[in-house]
This record gives sequence, C-alpha cells and structure tokens, in this order.
Amino acid sequence: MRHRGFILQPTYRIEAGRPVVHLFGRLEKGGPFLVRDTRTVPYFFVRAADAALALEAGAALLAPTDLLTMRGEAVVRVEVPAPPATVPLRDALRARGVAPLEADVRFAMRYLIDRGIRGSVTIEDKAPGPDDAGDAALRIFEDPVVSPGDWEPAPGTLKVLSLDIETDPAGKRVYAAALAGAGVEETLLALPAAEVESKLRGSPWAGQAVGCGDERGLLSALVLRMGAIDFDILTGWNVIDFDLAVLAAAAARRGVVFDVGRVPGSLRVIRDRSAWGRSRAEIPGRVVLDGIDLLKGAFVKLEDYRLDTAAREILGEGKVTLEDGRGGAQAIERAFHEDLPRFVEYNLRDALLVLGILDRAGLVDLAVRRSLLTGMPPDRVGASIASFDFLYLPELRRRGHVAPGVGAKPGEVAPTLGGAVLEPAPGLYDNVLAFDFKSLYPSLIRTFNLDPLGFVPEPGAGEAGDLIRAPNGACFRREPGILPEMVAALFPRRDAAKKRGDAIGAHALKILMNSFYGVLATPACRFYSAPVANAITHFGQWVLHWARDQVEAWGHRVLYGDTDSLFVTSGLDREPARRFGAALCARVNDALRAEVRARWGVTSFLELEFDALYARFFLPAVRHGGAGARKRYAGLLSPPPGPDGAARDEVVFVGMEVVRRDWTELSKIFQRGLFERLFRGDSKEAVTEYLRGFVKDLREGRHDDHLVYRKALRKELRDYTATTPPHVQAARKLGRPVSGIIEYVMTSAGPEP
DNA sequence: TAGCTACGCAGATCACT
DNA sequence: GTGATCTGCGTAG
Repeated sequence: MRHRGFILQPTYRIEAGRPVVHLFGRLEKGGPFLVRDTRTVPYFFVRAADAALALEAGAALLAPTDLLTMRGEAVVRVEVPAPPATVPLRDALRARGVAPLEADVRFAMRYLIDRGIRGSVTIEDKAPGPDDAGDAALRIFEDPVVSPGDWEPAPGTLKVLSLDIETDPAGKRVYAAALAGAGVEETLLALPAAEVESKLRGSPWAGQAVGCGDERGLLSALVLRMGAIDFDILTGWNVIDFDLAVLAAAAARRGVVFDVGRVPGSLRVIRDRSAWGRSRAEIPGRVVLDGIDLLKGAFVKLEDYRLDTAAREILGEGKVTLEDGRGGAQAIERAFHEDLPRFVEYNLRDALLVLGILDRAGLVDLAVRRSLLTGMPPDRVGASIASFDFLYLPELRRRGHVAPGVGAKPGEVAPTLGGAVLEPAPGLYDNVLAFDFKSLYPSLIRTFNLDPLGFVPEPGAGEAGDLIRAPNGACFRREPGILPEMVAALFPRRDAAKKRGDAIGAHALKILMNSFYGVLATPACRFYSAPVANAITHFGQWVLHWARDQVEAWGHRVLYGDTDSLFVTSGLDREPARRFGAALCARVNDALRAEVRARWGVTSFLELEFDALYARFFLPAVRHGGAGARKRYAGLLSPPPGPDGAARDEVVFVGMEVVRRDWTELSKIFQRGLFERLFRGDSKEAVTEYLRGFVKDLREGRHDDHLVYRKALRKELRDYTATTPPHVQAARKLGRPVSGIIEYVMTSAGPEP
C-alpha cells in the first residue's frame, strides 16, 4: 500500500538505547500518520588522517568511505549508537584538534536530508492494510519504505486550531480557554456548569460555552477536548509565550498532565525571550505556529504586533471592546465576574481573529510552501541556515563531498562588503526612471558560478587562467556549481508561480533565494566563507557602478542608486519617458551581456528591469549640510495608463519619516500633506498656507492625539548605561518592568510615558 | 534550534574652550 | 557654550 503525506514533525525517541525516527504528518487521504524507523544510526565524519586520533577520543566505529572534504581530503565515517552520544565524542575530538564534519546535523534532519525528503513524503507499507480515507485515528507505519513525495497539500488541507485563554490580571489563574477551527468553536470556563448556563441563558453564546467547575476542571476538560480534536497546527497570538506557558504552569500546579498530542507525551514549552531566539512549543505529532511569528516571518510590517492592530490592518475588524473601549486585564477580570456573555464573546473572538488573519494573509499556506521547498518543518521555515543545509548537503554528498562542522577558525572571519550606495544629487525632478536588477545576488551567483564548493582558495600556477576571478580576487571553477544550479532551478519556478497567479509560492521562492547570500556571510553557517560572500557583493558593486557609468556615458544623468537600483532623469514628457525607460533598460542589458562575456567568458543572467516612472521625484539633502541623503526619497509614481487611460498617481516615500515607526503621527500627516502639494504642483502660496494652517491646528490642540512617539527598548532597561535616550527616560518614569515598544510624549518636563 | 551591510537621524555625552 | 563623537533605533536593499 502506497501513501503520500506531508511531514509536520520530524523527531526521534530512544527505545532500548537505540534511536527510532518518528515522522508525524498528515496523509493525502486524510488521516494523521506516524512513520517509525528503527533502521538508522547517527553518524558523522572525520578526516581519514585523523582516524587514529578519533579512536583515541573514543570513536568506536570507523568506516571507510570514498567521500572527500570540500578541500579534497579523504574522510572516514564515525557511527554512534544514539544522537546524545555525539556530543561528548564531538567535544573529545575537538579537544584533540580534530574537526568533526557534519556532526552538528540533527538526527531527524539527517534522516530526511539523506533521503532527499522535503516536506512531502511517500510511504510504502509492507502490510496491505485497509484504506484509511478520512480516518482521524493515527495510522502508524513500522519501518516502511520512505522516499521523497510529490504531494503538495492544497491550501486549507491542514487542520488549524486556534487557542486563546483568559486569566486573572496576574496571568496566573486560568478563567477560560477558547478553541476555534478544525470544526470547533467553543469556550471552556472555570465556572460551575449551572452558573454558566444561567448567566448565558438567552445569549448567542449559550451553546458554545461549557462550565467546567473550576480551574482544575477547565484544564482537565481542555486536555480531553484538545486530545480528541484532529488538528495539525495549534495557533494563537503569542500563544507559546503566554497561553501555553500559562497552561503548562497551571497544569503543573493543579496536577494535570497537559497531554494533547497524537501519541502520549506532555506539552513542552521551551522559552527563549532573548533578542535572537524564539520560544518553541512541542506537542507530539502536531505543530505550534505562533500568529505573530508567522506574520513577521512573512515580512508583514505593522506599527506594532498586538492582535488588535494586526486584525484591524488585515481583516478590518478589531477585538471585542470591554467597558467603553477600555481594555486591559482589569476589564477582563470584571467581565468574567459581571458580564459573562461579553467575556465569552471576547474570548472566542480573539481565537477567531487569529484564524482569520492567518487565512486572509495565507500565512499557514506560506509556511507549508516554504516547508515543501526546503524540507524544514513548518515551525522552522524561518531558519535560513538550516534550510541551506537541507538544500545543499544532499547535492554536496552526491558530488562526493562532506561539509565541515559549524564554526569558522578565527583567521577565516573577515568583514563582508555590502551593497554599493551611489551619491545622491539632491533636488526635485520630473519624469525620473527607476530601474532595478531583478534578484541581483542570486543572478550574480548564477552568472559567475559563485559556489562554496567551486571556490578555489589558492589557485595553482597553471590553474588561475581557467578560473572565474571575482573583483575581490576570489576564484571559482567553471564547472557548474551546486548553488548556481540551485538558483538556476528556482528562478523558473518563481516565474512560473508568478505567471499562474500563485503569489504565495512566488513569495516563498523569493524569501529562499534572498537568504542564500546572507547565510554565506555568517560564521554561524557551516558554509560561511568571507571570500565567497565578498565575491557576491563585490560583483554586485561592480555591476551597479558599471551600469551607472554606462548610462552616464550615453549622456543620461544618474541621480541615485542603492545596491541594485538606478534612478535616471529622462528629460522627456511622461509617455515618451516611459518608452525611453524600456529602451534604455534593454540597451543596458545588451551591453552588460557583452561586457560580462568579454571579461569573464560567461553568460550573463543579470537582468535590469524598468521598475517605475516617477512623474515627480525628490531627493532630500541630509538634515545638516548640503549633501544628498542616501536611502531616502519621495516620488509621485506614475503607473502605466490602463485600458481606460485612468491611472492613479501615488506618492511613494522611502526611508523618510512617513515610513518610520519612531516618528509621531503628526510628522507623518504633515509630511504627506506637504509632498502631496509639492508633487501636485500647488503654488508656493498654497503650500505656505497649508503650513500656517497646520501649525494653527497644532497650537489649537487639534493634533493632540498625534503627538505620541513610539520606540522599542531593544535591551533590558538597566542595560542602558552609556546614554539615556528619551524612550528610556520615559520607560524609567513608569517605575515598573517594561519591554517592547514604549509610547511617550515630549513635555516641558522631558519625555513622559 | 543565530541570513547580511549601509545609512540617517536625534539626543546624550564628551572634549575642549 | 559649541562642535565632535557615541549610542540607539529603524530603515533600504
């Protein structure tokens, strides 16, 4: 019997001292599954030259291989009985100066990587069991044949359950837990059933609320209920750091085992509130995806990431208001005791809003698509380095090499050059053409065959002539590299996704391709290489500078450019300028192709695009001094005329106060108002009049709601020792522990929260 | 269970008078 | 008192 499925949670357990791989997921035909595989042991490599030292360090099993390091040294394979045994052995090896190779690839990930499985899996069961269509019971496969699959779960296939709890103001006692999704919409309450019934009688929520007696009853009922629901993904807003953390603590206090997985095993909350890390939660057989993380992971930018803000922005509706709009813990407390229908509505709405946001923004689908692309489980698709391993290691092995471990030697760490930023010519212009190189870094990787394996650290005397030499001096072989081939395969997939209107798929591919450069530039990645990362950015700088020089040599004025973009005056009216933009773009691409062929003997995949025409374009000067300010501009975007000829102009701001979270609403209203008038050609008098009126309104108090600054505390309050910026002053005036975004106003007594 | 660099700006603080 | 420099944040790409 052959099944296709999608993996939600790759993990392992130790049984009788031996590791057993566990792959949990959902089958195409409907039910959840668990693959158990007892046939694999953990392994890694050391150089063959280090074999004697490895034995000395305690390595018991060494097997010869015909694999090589990336520098071409022979390696032997080291096997260990179980994953935890890797750690002391690794340390003992390092203590003897032996570098363990690929010893930091996690066991369950190794299993998938070695089989080329990325999210989708095919399972061949030896026993011709009964069909399992739609069965909610867990189907367990013991040592089946496991291979890569080609099933992509359609949007909505995975079952998402949203959880939201309400607590006392201290966040300790659990009052209620709402569940929504996966065919469920209900609230469990820490109140006697009779009380719930009487207080909700006649309200729309009467049928959706269950009184569980007290907190302990609520916890027990919640565990039973969640355990019985067939869901793949648990979500909520800050669900890991709040709801699950509180539930885990309350369950421990009340002697309830919070066991809601697909096999026995308690909820595990692994908290990490540090700047870098993310908290995680583990439920056997399921995935926990926090709504906030999903939103940030999709690069959705919001003023702040409260549920109410996100819901208003994405769904156009906010949370239920308690007590004339005044929310807060006290209002929840009072509603719980005095207005149960409203309390239940509030609780349920929060759970439903999260589902709505994920659905509308396609966030679960995006996570699934990213998982299918890289092989990372859905709760780790944001991990760029691990994703790179997933894609690169199989091909590296196929070519007969093993990768190093993580950790560059001190001498190998060097700074990486960034993108080129051209000197802006400040001023106001008409009909400016904006160009950008499409996916610049990936197309450089492809064009110049930039690859960690293809990199030649020290070219031999006769060899250098045959290599591609980057502007930073790094040399690369001409045989197609792994990374260039990866990029070459991904580009057409992205174009195809765009063509068929699959915005989420195209987005997933874009995120992935953009991450490739970044991982090569961080020592946290095993493929870190300053010369390779610098080859990419130096080529990037060369391309931008070359394009600028070429356009100027043709007699046009380049006003500005940043990394992959160029802004050029057209000197023409609107529609002629548009036609000229397309022509100039093609001319640059042709000339660049010829230049790249002549200099490096390769085919250019670089592609300058005519991105936009700005009817009006403004480059500001820096605040103090006359030079142009980089990374800031405003323009009146002039979209191509549509079929009806009526295109809508739009004022675009980049880098300026309007787009910055740490400026007041006042500054944004004013800046918008000013530029609207400037760009639409208002007279100097009209602009002056606007300015006067604005100041008058401000003085007369009509902007009192627009004077609030917002700025994040990016470290602990006590850690601001060098200086005390305004938001820190305001935060300290609060006199209580604070974190995150501080809202403050400037007064004659200084910043006030 | 860690993608990157380049840049502008405000305000605090330092260095010097 | 004044200009230079540092700190901290948020942004562009």
